[in-house]
Amino acid sequence: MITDARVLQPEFIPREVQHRDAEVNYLSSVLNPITEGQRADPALLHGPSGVGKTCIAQFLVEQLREAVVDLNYQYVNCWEDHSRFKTLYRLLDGIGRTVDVHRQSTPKDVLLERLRNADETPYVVILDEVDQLEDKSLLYDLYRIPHLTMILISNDEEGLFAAIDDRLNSRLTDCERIRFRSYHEEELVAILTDRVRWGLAEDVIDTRRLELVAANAAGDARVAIGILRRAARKAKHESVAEITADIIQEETPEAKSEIKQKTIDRLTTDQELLYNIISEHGKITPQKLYESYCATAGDPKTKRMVRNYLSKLEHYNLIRAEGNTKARIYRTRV
DNA sequence: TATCCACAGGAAGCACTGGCCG
DNA sequence: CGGCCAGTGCTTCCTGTGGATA
Repeated sequence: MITDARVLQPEFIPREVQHRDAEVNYLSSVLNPITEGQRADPALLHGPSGVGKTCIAQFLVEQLREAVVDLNYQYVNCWEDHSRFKTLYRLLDGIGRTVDVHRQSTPKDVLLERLRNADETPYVVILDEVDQLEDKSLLYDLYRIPHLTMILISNDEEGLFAAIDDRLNSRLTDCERIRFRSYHEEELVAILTDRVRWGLAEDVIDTRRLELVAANAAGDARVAIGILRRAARKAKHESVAEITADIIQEETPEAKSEIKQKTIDRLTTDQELLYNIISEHGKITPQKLYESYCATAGDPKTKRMVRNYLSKLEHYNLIRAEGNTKARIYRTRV
């Protein structure tokens, strides 16, 4: 049934990046100066999740690395490295310059200096989930490093630019913004067809069923691939010769919650607790939520900190916050 | 309409942690 | 070892906002 499990993993970068020709070509042309040893303008990829932003950025950087001999590259996920220090540290790590970075010998922004003075080798940097970066002025500082090219990735463009001050905003006007829309159903089918060809035995699933998978995924390729993977495993496990519509329907909610779970796994204990309270209630007022949180948490944090947690949850589409002031209600995302 | 107050989110500063150095 | 110091998570203090109430 499954001949190559790798192609069913969401991280797999397909040889042909399908149905993103316009975006691929555009980003490719933005990055083109690098092939001549020049820096490229920063690029901002934005759009909903599961539409290939990270995938395509990595795909194109890989291509660059094949074409350009002398090219440094680093991928940073700003959810994980959200402080200025950690992001800078990761960037130095990418060019092997962290060995002698010690706390005491690093007064303010020695890290940045070091990055600036590293060498002239072009350095391409992907900053994923850049909206999670606390100190956005780091982007301004990075922009001023001559040999460094930034590829920024964000779910929502508005939120990002609201957080960036004018100084940086004016710089980023020559930033190339590339919007990624959701996949159409036919596009998802085409993507799935490729994965099926590479990864599954023949006649396991027909186009009509793939259309069902695509419809259930609602434009999100990660969900589509997740459904396919789970369905294939299930069919294999039950020794059924093909993936039926029933299996697909059964595995759709499973695949969706699997992806949601991946986000939840990245939360801290307190954040997860808050998320669970909101899920249980469906919708809840800030007051009730905080009471309930204090009753359950071993070491409850202050309201202010809880608000920080909640905005993080909201940002990650796990919850929704309605209303701005007194009448605010938190509810789960459907 | 005026007043009240729950709430959001910025700013500053505090406490803790863990390397480093004399 | 003890003092020092940067990074980080957190609290404290604060201002502005808008729905609720008299």
